[in-house]
Amino acid sequence: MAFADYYGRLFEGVDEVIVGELERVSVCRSLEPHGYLFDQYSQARGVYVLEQGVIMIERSSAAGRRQILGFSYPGDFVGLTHDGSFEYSVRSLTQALVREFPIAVFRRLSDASPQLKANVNRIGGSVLAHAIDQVFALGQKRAHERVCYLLAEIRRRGVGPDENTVELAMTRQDIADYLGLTMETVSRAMRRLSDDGIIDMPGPQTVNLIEPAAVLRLGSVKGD
Amino acid sequence: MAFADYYGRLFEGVDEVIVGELERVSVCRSLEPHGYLFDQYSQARGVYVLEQGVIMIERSSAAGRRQILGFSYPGDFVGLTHDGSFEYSVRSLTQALVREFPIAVFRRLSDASPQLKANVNRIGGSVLAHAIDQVFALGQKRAHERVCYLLAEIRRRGVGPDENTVELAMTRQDIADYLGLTMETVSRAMRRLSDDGIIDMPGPQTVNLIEPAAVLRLGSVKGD
DNA sequence: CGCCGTATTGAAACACCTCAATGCAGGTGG
DNA sequence: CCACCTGCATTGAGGTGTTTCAATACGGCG
Repeated sequence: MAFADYYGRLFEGVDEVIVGELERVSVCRSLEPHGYLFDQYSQARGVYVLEQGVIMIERSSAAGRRQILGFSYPGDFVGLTHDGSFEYSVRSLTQALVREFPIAVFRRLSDASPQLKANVNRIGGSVLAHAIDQVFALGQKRAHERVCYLLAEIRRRGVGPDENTVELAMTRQDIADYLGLTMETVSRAMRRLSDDGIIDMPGPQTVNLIEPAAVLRLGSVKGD
Repeated sequence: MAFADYYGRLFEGVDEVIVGELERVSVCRSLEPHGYLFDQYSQARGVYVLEQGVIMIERSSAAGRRQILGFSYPGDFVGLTHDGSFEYSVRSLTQALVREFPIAVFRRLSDASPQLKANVNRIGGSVLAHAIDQVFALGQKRAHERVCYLLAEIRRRGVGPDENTVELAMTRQDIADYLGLTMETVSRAMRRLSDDGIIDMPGPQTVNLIEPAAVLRLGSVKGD
């Protein structure tokens, strides 16, 4: 069943009746590049699963500074919120398609399905794990190491033709706002990695990992 | 009932029978200053509630770099883990007392008590919110702003004799490892805030917020 | 008193940022 | 089809904030 396949992480092991009902009440929304799925001041209307495209989760401050919290790829669940209001915005990098599940129905069904609730919690746990990784990267790593952290992360997501080719859907500015740098520093850091023979860049959006082990080592945010 | 009072955030609204059983199987552990409650390579044996003292959550890398992820005060729940193994260590700053709940019993009872499970999820949500705040602070803020972020955070916790007096249980090095700075930079940033008349430091561990509004503004990691 | 860990302060080095110029590719209009 | 514009990426030069290394001060405790 294509639907459940697609939303495997969210619907894994969930009763088909529940999944069917969610499918029925869901709507598909299309997003233009740079369009908002929702913003950080709004109340949660639904939860979402990304079907196509790449989106980013970001938080902006009154001072106009922007921190990107993560990038999401097809199959990812977004819109996790605890108090019902988002503390971040979600915008699309590319043309994108998302499936929206009304929050009330989703809550009701996840109360009815322990498995669905467990899946949501599992996803919440991985979101937290990711945030902690990012804290470590921003707190302890130099520019070129942070770039490797991002490259390793995207590689792990398995987008791109093979496991050592990374396609960057985002601009240098987006990368900079994710890693707490400026886009010039990101550009120079990538140049440096390229000069060192660790990566190769046939174009600005494509990175070949020549020495994947070095990328993983430089980007590592774990204890071992 | 003192027990439930103390663990209000975790046991709020939870059936007394459940709370009683948890109390019965719990053990109290004492921690020396700088002692480990558990480390990032261990399997989760239990979940914990801090009774006395101040502890820190930290992650260390193979390269010997340390990132502090947060500080916890009495009443805080720690040991949240998702896959059963910790990705961080918890150490005590001061002499401390924690109550340990064996993980198996805790899991069984939280399966039995939707309210307890909801409380754990709520705490998990606030942990995530905190991590996101820290990402923003590390990615977008200068040294003196990051210090204000920490001061505002501790102030909000309400430790200290009055709301504008902040007692720092941690050393400058701990603060530095929390904010992604060096201890010298922390020291200079605090000096600058003091020179600007925003704070006053009668001693290294005590900070009076002369202009709390300025501290909050400089340390703000939210959109408004 | 003298030791030791912590905190502060200073000077110099360095990483990153800022500002500015150039290059490059895609899209539009002449 | 080419000229031109526009947005993004790169590169350079100079400035700034943070780090590094080193010296000094402070405070608790033997």
